[in-house]
Amino acid sequence: MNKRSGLETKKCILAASMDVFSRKGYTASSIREIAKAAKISIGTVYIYFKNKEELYQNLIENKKQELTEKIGYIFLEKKSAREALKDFIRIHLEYAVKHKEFILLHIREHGFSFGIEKKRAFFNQQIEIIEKIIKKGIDSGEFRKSDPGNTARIIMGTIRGIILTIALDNVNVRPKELSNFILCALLKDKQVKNNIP
Amino acid sequence: MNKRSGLETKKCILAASMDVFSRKGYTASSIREIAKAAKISIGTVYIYFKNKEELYQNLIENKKQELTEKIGYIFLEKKSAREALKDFIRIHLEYAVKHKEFILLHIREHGFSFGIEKKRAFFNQQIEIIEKIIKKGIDSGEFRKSDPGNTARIIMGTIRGIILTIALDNVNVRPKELSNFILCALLKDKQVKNNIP
Amino acid sequence: MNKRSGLETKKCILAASMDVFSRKGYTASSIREIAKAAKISIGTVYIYFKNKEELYQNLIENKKQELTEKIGYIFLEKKSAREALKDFIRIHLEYAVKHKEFILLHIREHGFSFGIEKKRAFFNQQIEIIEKIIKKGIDSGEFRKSDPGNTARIIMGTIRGIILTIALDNVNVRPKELSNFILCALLKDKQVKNNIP
Amino acid sequence: MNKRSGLETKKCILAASMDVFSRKGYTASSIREIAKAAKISIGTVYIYFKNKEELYQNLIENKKQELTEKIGYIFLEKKSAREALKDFIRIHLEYAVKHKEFILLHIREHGFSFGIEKKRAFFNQQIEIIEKIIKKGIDSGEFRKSDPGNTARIIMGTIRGIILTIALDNVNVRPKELSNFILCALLKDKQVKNNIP
DNA sequence: TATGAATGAGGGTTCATTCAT
DNA sequence: CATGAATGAACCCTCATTCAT
Repeated sequence: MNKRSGLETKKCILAASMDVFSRKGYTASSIREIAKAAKISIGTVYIYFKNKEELYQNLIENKKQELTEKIGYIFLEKKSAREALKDFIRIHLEYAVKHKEFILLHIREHGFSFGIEKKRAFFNQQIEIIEKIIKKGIDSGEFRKSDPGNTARIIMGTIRGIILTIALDNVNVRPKELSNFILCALLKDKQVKNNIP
Repeated sequence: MNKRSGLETKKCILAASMDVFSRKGYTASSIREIAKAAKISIGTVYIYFKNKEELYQNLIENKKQELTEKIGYIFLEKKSAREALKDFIRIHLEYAVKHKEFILLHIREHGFSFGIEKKRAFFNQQIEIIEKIIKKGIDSGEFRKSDPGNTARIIMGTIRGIILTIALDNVNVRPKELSNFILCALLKDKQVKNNIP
Repeated sequence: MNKRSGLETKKCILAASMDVFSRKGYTASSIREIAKAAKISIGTVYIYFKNKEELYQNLIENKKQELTEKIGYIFLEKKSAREALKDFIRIHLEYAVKHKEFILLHIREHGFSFGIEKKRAFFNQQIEIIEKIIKKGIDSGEFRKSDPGNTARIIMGTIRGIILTIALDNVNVRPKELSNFILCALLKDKQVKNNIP
Repeated sequence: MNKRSGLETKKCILAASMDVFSRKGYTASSIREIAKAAKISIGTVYIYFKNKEELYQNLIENKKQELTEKIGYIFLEKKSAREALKDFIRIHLEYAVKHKEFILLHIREHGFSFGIEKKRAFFNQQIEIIEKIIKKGIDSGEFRKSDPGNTARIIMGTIRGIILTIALDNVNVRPKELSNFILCALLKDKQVKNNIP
């Protein structure tokens, strides 16, 4: 019966459950296993979280906020659309590399009964950010004309796919490579650095 | 207790399990539910499949073959790289629309203990096909110069992401839109039809 | 895995659960123990009963019907109120002796969240039967005048109390003794056989 | 963390546990809930009571003493058997109305593994008191001749049943009604006030 | 081939109890 | 005295799997 502060134990549970959940998925993870990974007893988990679902939700919410904040801060002051898009892509990819576990969990349990609406909302919000960047680029003459909504959805899809590749297959894709590819498709003049290394 | 031929019953189980598995994922699906959906008894499932895992594997294998065959047939005789790529994208997207269920299942259980190697192999094989197309395009002067391996991985990632979007969020992305976007990034001269509707 | 008919197993579970429930009460009884007493596995219990509560309810319902039927049949054709009351008391007491277990269970879990309304209804129905008998007795001049409702409630209470005594303390009270006592209180002329043995 | 005297806290726990126990029964009541009702922490309960069982026993003992004392005081100096019996009935019924909770608890957990002997002893002691009253009544010529042991048991059973009715069904039975009924059965001459209101 | 009764390990969750603070 | 974090056994229930019919 190690006496620790409540907060410490809670963090410990969250870390352990992130590990277990993302390896096995929600249903296949057991509270028993999470408790073991956190080196506490089963009962203790239930002191900090009402039940399995709440533990899971808590986990998701925590991580999502982290990313949302990062994205939010950086954009408004950017000068060119091109630079903004580059940053957007970089942040998402860096986050994915850093939080492979979470990404896996997030994708895997998308479509899971609870919390799906929130997930979709997050995704749509990201698309809107891209849309704004594209509009700005078209207005400033940097980008070719195109339907910003459609294009934004395709770009977000692309980012999602690359993140999936990173998380699932442990392949490293550098942000610059992806930026170059996408900018190739967007820029009026092909003044991108050639993406041959 | 409808008398059917063995094959019929087996197909019936496979169809039912596709339905249940893709709605709930592997772990959360129960043999009881699958049997009910197939309108047979639990015991009968075990006549045709050794256990739950084998049933699942069988399902995956079935569907994967379908796609592989479609992709395989069409390529070799294509003329331009541009057309080949368009077809490749179209076939994947059409397949995704038609088999949302399977896609979901596939992604969800990626990383699931068994069968992961096969999944990765399939994916890499698709990347190789794209790589060949890109090389051909560069050689023929259609495409800009780039590292074919990297670019192929990015394109496959993009396709994967769009498929994910289609399957998860029920959004419709037309193959032509995606082709245009990708070709924009690849073609030497921006001679793509503008992707504004 | 003894193969029996479903009905047999169900009866076996009901018998075992009657035993366990009435010894320990609802909450303190565990499905494990009931299964053990019935010499079957835990899972089997859940084939026949949706859950613990349903098993309990089923038990109660079964036994109550038995008694209700016995009481119902015998009354209408009776001649004197005195004989009717004697029979009523005898049937209740005989039933109590035979089903001590059930009586215990019934009383113990009275006030338990579920099923209370049904229990009260049964009880009130019994009171009404006594009331009718008393009215008949007063009309025919057998019984002294009194408020039939009040008296019926007291008599039913008395029966209940004696049954409780039988069930809880394993004391034998012969129906004739109780009848004599009650008739003493009801009859106009003290023409009861003296209740000294 | 209100500072109170130890005694105060103990009383508070007893009151809370009476409330909870009699609503839910022994097994279904949790220390957590009792602590909450007493507005103290779980640990504190264990300062005053060794464990759940001891808390329960303590409660029972407390209440039983109250009643025993009341019964004890009043009897010896009574004049007629008739008055004595009336008082006995009145005191029991008044006590029942006042302590429905306790009655419920007492009945419900009768047969519970521990404490049953004490309960039976109390009951038998009450029967003995009635027996003495009846003997006195027969000797003095007030009561008809009967077997005092049997009759006492029946009367005690009757009282118990009425108390049960009061506690379980929230029905009000006035002591006088019950006294009248019982005296009707006992008195030589039917010189009881007619129990029609 | 098809059934469905039977099994028991393992899931989520609760709860009496302990003890360092 | 009082707290509340920690424990783990035991609860109800589900499920993959087996097998006599």
